Amino acid sequence: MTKGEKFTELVLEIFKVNGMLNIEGDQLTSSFGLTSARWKVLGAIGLEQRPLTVSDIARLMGQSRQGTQRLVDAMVKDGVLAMLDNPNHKRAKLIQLTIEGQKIYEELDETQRPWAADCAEHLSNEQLETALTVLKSLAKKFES
Amino acid sequence: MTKGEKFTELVLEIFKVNGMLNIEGDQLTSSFGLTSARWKVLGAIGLEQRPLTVSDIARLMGQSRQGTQRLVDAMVKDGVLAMLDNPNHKRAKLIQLTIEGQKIYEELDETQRPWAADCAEHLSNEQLETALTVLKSLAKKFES
DNA sequence: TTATTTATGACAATATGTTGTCATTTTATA
DNA sequence: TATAAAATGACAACATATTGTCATAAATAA
Repeated sequence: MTKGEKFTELVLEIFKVNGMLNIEGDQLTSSFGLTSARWKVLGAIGLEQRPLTVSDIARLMGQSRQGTQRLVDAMVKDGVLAMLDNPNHKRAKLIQLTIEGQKIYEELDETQRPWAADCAEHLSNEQLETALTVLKSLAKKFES
Repeated sequence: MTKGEKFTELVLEIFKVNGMLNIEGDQLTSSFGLTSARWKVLGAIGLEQRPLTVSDIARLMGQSRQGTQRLVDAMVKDGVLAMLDNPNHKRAKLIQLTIEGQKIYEELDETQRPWAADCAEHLSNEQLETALTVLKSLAKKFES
């Protein structure tokens, strides 16, 4: 089997696991009134520890600006995110977590940690590292 | 960094690369009037080399039966797939490639092969193998 | 400074994908 | 065989995601 064929198999597996991870994420977050997609937005802001514009969040998530905008708008409406005036840009508001958003973010972190540990249990550090390297290499290749 | 944290990073990268691969697939297939999602359906049937039910295809793709049904219906309408009566089931038709579908499948295979080889170029066989192992292990963990 | 290019939000169209539900068919079980 | 359980297609509702377009704001270049 050539490397190209192996790669093709990897691609199909990425598609499959992506779907499964979204379902897992939906289950982990449902009791907080969130979804997998919205959790990612929360995580992007939470990780950066500072208010971000919608475009910033989209870039961090590797998704379209427009799709991210819709998620952010919905989350603002739901009260987990808030918009701040941006001194550097008249239209591009800064998005931050509300108190409730912060609380959910922290509680979800507590939920996610043991889940991730369980998922990683039967994988070695080297395996995880290699898989990550491969995916990052692909992301870099496709990002232009 | 714990294995769990490493795993979390891997998950985020899977999300990102999944989106990028869909965009790549859309570009590779657009001149054939297809999309990434429909190409996967074509590939599932093409690989099995025999007519499949919609449920079969959904299982192979690791996606919902209903979503797959919609793709198949659209592709039948577009003339790349055809439905056959199934001697084993009154309602579950067998889906097969039409002549045109077969032609597109083969031409796409020619397009995809050098693309995959190029993607895999800077990755070793061991890296690909390990990444595949990790993802398959996750798929297995989540599939129940 | 002025003109051009780029970035951004807003809105819409379309494709993709999951979940839920129902009726029907098939399969498994008692 | 008769009943219960599971599988399947059909249809709908909803969430997610990309692409396209437009007007405006910001950054860059001339």
